[in-house]
Amino acid sequence: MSQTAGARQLQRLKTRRALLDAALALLEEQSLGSLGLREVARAAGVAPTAFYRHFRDIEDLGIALVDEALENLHATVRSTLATSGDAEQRMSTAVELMAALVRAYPAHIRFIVRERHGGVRRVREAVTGQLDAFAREVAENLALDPLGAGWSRDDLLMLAKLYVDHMVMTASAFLAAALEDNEWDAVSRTALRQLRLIHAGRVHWTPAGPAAGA
Amino acid sequence: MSQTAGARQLQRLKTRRALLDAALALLEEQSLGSLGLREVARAAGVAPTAFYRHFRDIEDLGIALVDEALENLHATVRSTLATSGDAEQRMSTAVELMAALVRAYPAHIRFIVRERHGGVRRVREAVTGQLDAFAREVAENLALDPLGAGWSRDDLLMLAKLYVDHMVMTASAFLAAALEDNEWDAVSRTALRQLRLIHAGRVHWTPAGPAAGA
DNA sequence: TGTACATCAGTGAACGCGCGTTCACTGATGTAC
DNA sequence: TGTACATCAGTGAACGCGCGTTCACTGATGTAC
Repeated sequence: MSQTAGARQLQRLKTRRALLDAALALLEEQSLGSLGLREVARAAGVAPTAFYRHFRDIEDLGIALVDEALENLHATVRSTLATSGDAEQRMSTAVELMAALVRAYPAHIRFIVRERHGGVRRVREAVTGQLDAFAREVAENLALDPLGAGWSRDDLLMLAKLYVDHMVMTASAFLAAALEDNEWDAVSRTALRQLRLIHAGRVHWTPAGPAAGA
Repeated sequence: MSQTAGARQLQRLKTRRALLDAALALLEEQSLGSLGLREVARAAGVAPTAFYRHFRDIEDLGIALVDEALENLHATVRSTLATSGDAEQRMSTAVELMAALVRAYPAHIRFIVRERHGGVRRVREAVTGQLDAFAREVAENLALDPLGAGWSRDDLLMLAKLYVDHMVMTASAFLAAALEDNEWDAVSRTALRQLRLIHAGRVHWTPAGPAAGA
């Protein structure tokens, strides 16, 4: 069992990558549910039957794409949470990191945004499951902040979900923005002001109602 | 040119409705892009060729569904905006109206949430265009509120978009909630507290930055 | 009211096509000695 | 280093199937007189 490359292993990975990249390109203008196995193989430059050496079916390839895409997204979430500085700086950095992510991996991000509510159950559940995990991670982080003192677990999670949804909506807005710097900047500014408004709400939040947890 | 029913016209409308309803049922577990014309006709109980008497193709049927679904959604938005009372009452009513809408038309709402980011361009653009119009309508309403005094057009639209996105995410959460009252109530409470937090931010908003409009 | 003709929503057969999947295969890479 | 055998990623032919679309049709409904 060699850990090193090996020409066969190398070729195998190359074909796998070609299939994933071909799928990502095709998914720019359609959803996973309407993607065809032969279509992907053709775009990747391999025989249809080669597909089966790597994935059971299109749904299986979709799961692989979710894993890839959410690895990237998770790295951005972690960077955002790890940012130091005052609130204004951290919010500004958050929007910049998201913009950079969308510029670096537009196809992956589009895939996540689309399949989050898409028609392929297993893939949809994989996406929403990961986003829920992100929300819990954000909630834990909010609990450590002085601003989070006195907040119930439920309220922290409520706020975290708002942040995660806002992140996804911002990613979608960046994708929709034409490549012109004008539109792109407008999306950045709107996202940042929305974060500021949510932050203002957080600062002035009164944990009024009874905690809903058990 | 008779305005009254007529047996022929009546039968025609009945078949059209059967096609739309069959499509909505099938779209519970797939997206528009993977929906087949024969599949819809079969589920509606008519010959495949009958489809062409009503729609050019599946995309055309999709546009018709967008019109139907957004008519319902628009009615809910208008009711919400027209609600009187203090902020707390209005937010509570907003969540209740959305819950009622999802209960009344789950398939239409699922269709909108899914195809908002879906793979069929014309349908996606029809949905996002209508949601943008809702945001402008909400922004105009916010401008009339005393709380909106001194806000720039851009800031009002920024807040309105936050409300519209939150509305769609809440609708999606209601759809995902099992039919048990427990989960359904949890969604209601989270949505309401998120609205409260946004409202708190709105009350304490300082129109700091320079207006971005022309 | 009755008759003769026009309209048109829905039918059913037929078409060519691309799909997903199977199978036996090829030939380069890897391994044992 | 050289040889003989094993592995396995990718191939290409073949299959049955459901698809979207066309066409000439049927027969109930509508209209003119």
